[in-house]
Amino acid sequence: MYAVKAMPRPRSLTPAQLASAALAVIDRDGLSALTMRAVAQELGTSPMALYRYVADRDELEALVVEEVLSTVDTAAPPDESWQDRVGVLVQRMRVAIGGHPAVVPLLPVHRHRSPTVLRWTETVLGVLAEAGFAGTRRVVALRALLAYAVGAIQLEHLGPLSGSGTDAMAGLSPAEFPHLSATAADARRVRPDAEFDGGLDLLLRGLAVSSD
Amino acid sequence: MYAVKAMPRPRSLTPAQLASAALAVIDRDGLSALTMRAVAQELGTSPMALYRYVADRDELEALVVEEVLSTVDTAAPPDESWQDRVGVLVQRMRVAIGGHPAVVPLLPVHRHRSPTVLRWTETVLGVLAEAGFAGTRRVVALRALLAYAVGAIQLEHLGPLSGSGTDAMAGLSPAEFPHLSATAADARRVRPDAEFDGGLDLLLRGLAVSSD
DNA sequence: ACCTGAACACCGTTCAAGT
DNA sequence: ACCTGAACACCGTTCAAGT
Repeated sequence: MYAVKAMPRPRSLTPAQLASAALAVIDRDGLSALTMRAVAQELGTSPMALYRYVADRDELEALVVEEVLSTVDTAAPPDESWQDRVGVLVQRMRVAIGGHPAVVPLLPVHRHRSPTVLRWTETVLGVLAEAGFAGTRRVVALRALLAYAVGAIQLEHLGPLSGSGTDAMAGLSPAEFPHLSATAADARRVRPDAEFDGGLDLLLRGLAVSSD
Repeated sequence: MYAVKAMPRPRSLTPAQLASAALAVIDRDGLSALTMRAVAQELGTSPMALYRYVADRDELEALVVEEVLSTVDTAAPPDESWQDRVGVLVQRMRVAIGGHPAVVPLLPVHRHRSPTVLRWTETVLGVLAEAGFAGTRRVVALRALLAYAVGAIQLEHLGPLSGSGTDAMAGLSPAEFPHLSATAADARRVRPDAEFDGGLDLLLRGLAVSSD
């Protein structure tokens, strides 16, 4: 028999546990409650134990982002038109994020590191390619879709919800802001889903026209 | 003569000085360097002196955001088509923010409290109204433009610049991500301005089609 | 090898005191 | 009235020590 190597003490946690504990903290107490100490407490260990699994707080945040995004189905949907297929892909992303609104501010920062985002982007590009988009036009189309998705999701979740937004809108003097105060009334009647769909539809129409 | 009231000690600072000192800190050392202590040092006072002018750090951030946005000309531009006029208004916003990329993460959070954003929105709505948009269609058009602007500006400034983004894209296996690796090469040749303009143009085309 | 506890260098903010 | 300095309750992270 060969000499038995010193048995490494088994890890007591997995990155997946880290991610879901951190997400639980955020969902329950908000993004500002996400601290190394809070996540450690959630897992019943000491704060420093986390550093066996992540290099720093930044990496913990990236883990949370991927935890949320990993639920997105990145397979190409079966719909007939390419507009519908792109629309479904964007909607899947929106729905996944909508379940955890408090993580929204983390998304722009950590989007790059997410394997799910890479696969999602690959699928979107495939649909666009089939639809005849190539070269610069495809780059512009992709970035426009991403920009709209990122922006619309943020507007939806860091928007009027924060409270002071709607208040400021409601207290506008119709004399100084005629269009704005008129639109504020209309805006209250538009459901977030319809707003998101409507904007996405505008962009998809623009893409369709540009491909003529 | 009446009894002379106790002369209030004159304030040594103005909110404008606070705002520009805070912006100077951010521009020089980045957003993470924005602390009450750093701004106080920039102004040559004690940290607690700032609390005479702002209630808390949040209000300081709002001041910085407005400092950046206040340079935006919110008057309706003279261009002929409504598409061009909306386009110019969005571009003005982008240019103002582009001068201070480090404040980008603050914008979604404090956008609501900015008087400049209110005036800008009023102007955009006016152009849309002239173009025949009303009711729900106008709400959707405005929110779509805002979403695109917010998202595209963030993608531009927290995008590949952060480093790890382009690295991740460059190291993709063409086998697993054929479209993505092909597009990554194309993407490097598209200038940020052209990308932003192109996406905005897609949205404006969509708006034009929807108004038929 | 993995985990812990104390400690360091920061934060924002409260409070009592100075002029 | 306005400003200051010390102090409090937090952070993320380093380090030396335990098992």
